[in-house]
Amino acid sequence: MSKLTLKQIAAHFGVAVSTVSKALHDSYEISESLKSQIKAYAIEHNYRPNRLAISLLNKNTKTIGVVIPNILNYFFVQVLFGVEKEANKKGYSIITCSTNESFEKEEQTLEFLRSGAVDGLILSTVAKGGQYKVHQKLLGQLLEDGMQLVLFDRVIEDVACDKVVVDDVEAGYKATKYFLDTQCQSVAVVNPIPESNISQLRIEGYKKALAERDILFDPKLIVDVDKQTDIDLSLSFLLNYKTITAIMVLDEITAVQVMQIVRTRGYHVPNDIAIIGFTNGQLSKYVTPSMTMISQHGSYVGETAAKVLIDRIERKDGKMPFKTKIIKTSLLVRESTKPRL
Amino acid sequence: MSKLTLKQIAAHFGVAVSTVSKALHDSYEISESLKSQIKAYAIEHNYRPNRLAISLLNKNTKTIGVVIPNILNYFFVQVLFGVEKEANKKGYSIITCSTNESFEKEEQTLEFLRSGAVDGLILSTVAKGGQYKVHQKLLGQLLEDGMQLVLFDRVIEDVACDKVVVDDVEAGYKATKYFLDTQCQSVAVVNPIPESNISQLRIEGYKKALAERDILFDPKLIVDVDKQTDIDLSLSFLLNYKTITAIMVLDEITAVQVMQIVRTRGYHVPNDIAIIGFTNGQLSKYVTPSMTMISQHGSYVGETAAKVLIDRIERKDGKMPFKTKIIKTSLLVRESTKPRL
DNA sequence: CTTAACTACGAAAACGCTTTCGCAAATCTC
DNA sequence: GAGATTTGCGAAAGCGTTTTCGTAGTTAAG
Repeated sequence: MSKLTLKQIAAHFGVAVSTVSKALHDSYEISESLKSQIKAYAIEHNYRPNRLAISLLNKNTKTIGVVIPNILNYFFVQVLFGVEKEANKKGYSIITCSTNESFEKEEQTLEFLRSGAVDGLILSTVAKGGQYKVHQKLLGQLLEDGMQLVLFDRVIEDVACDKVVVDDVEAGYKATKYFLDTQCQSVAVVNPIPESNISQLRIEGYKKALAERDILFDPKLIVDVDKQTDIDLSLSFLLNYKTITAIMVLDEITAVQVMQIVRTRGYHVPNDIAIIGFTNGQLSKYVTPSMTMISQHGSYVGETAAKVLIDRIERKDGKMPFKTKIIKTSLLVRESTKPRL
Repeated sequence: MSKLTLKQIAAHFGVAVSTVSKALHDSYEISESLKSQIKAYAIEHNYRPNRLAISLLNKNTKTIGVVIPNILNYFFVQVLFGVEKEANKKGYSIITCSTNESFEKEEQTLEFLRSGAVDGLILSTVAKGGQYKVHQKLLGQLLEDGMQLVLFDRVIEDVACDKVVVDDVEAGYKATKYFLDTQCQSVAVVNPIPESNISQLRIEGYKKALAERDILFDPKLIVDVDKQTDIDLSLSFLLNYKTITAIMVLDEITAVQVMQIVRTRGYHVPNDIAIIGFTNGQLSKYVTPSMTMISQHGSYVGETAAKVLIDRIERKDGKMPFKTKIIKTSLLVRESTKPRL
């Protein structure tokens, strides 16, 4: 019926619990004959030690928590995939929590994970603006509790822990430079994640590329859109404002939507307007025309984060300094941009 | 540094551990003054009870395990989303494991989860053919241990537990009927998951729809493809074999690929060949032409599974009979099919 | 034959928590 | 003021393990 315990095995053989434990661990202290009997019994009745008890004893759970803002976002799923892969390789399992882009949910989740369920945490925060301070405190408490922490992608700078970030500045630079190299001089940006500091980094790269070519940065070419904003309308303003020959869109779905709108208005992609999207998911490859994307290598980000975390968990002694790993992006050139000559 | 425990608080006040525990639970046994002091101290030093200890004590972990074959498959991610949503509502957290379509990995995962880490399990198995028997035994052991189990989507019939399945027969029927109702009489099937019994159910529905119209079933119109098979080649055979006016494709990515290949060969979609895909993910909506899909409501499947599981966990006493919930699919009509008149 | 060394096992502590029970001291009852 | 009741807290058991230490009984050494 319910789970077999050492106690029950001990009772069956009329021996002490410790004897059973030792027998199952093949201890030299126990006679061969008793050992083999106990082992046989354990196998026959399918004994499994209770992990909770073991975890309580040696204060590790061999489990790591992964907290992501949105489980329906392909980038984060890729990260999850990478984390799982690496964690399993090292004998860890993962407990996944999606915060649904809600700060409150994230707070609750972190509170929950403080209670000893995991050895370490891999987190991409939804915090922004004033929420950073709240989080610095909360994460600080976690660290004080001895919890190991790795932030990734959407990180908070001032928290003293390891970090794995995507080289967003370079990504923005790379995309913009590609446009400039392919006769697209008038580059706009559509930003569906205006609150996140990530978008600021990408725009920084964008500015850098413009500056290199002595092109004046025009803030009007940056179009913020969020769930409330009508992309259609924002794009109208943009296209009427000036002749645009290229658009960099900071996520995948919005990129596809922008492309559809632009095409509906009679522009040819890429000849009239070239488009580069961010986050290489499943969409961009199969859309027509297929879309040139910045790939952030989510799976690799996940693997790296897991590696760093487990490394730190397993040698807590070594007070090694915190590191920030920067993962380079790749530009996957497809049909939504003109070819480089 | 490390986690604050009741013991430490007790030591600080020079009282017994039990006193502290009671104080924090606001027990009437403890004087108001001491209670408020202890509470204040706990809050100030950010005390959290250790969940492991509590779980060990009352033999539940408030955690459920979700085992899915592939975390990069949108359907399963939707299920995960649904499970998380429902589980969180009821105060449970989830531990996710992806088996990567590997039977060995699934066995390992189940072994792992047997060890008391979770109260219940939501599982979609990768087992097929002879592996069913192995699994019946393994799952049987889990059930004997008192683990609550809900199978979903890819279920094993003979296991005595709750199940949540998609009405795949009706889905196949519905899709096929739509074709027949819109002047597409020659319907082929492309099956990227030939080993799974799910595809057989869908094909059963397909046959049923044909039979209703007295159309003879032709096995040659069922094209199995797997990772090894070249879809391009298989499609050539099919298109040369007979004039095809409609194709039902049993997953999303393959559906999109089939559509691209068909269009490349000069067929117009939907006028020459109409296409319906399975599993409504992100792709189908944005592809050109947008694709008509069977939606399996993954999120709802997940919610239902979680509901059923938690229900059973929380009243173990009631030996209520096992149920199989059947989730209906929807046909989302888009541009890859002709309109129904 | 005495002492030392093994052999084979049991007892108990520990992990952190909850809960039951017991028991003083203080308060109340008549 | 004696007995009854209440108040406030501590001791201990228990959840399932592992591990350290102790100790019988047996064997080996001198």
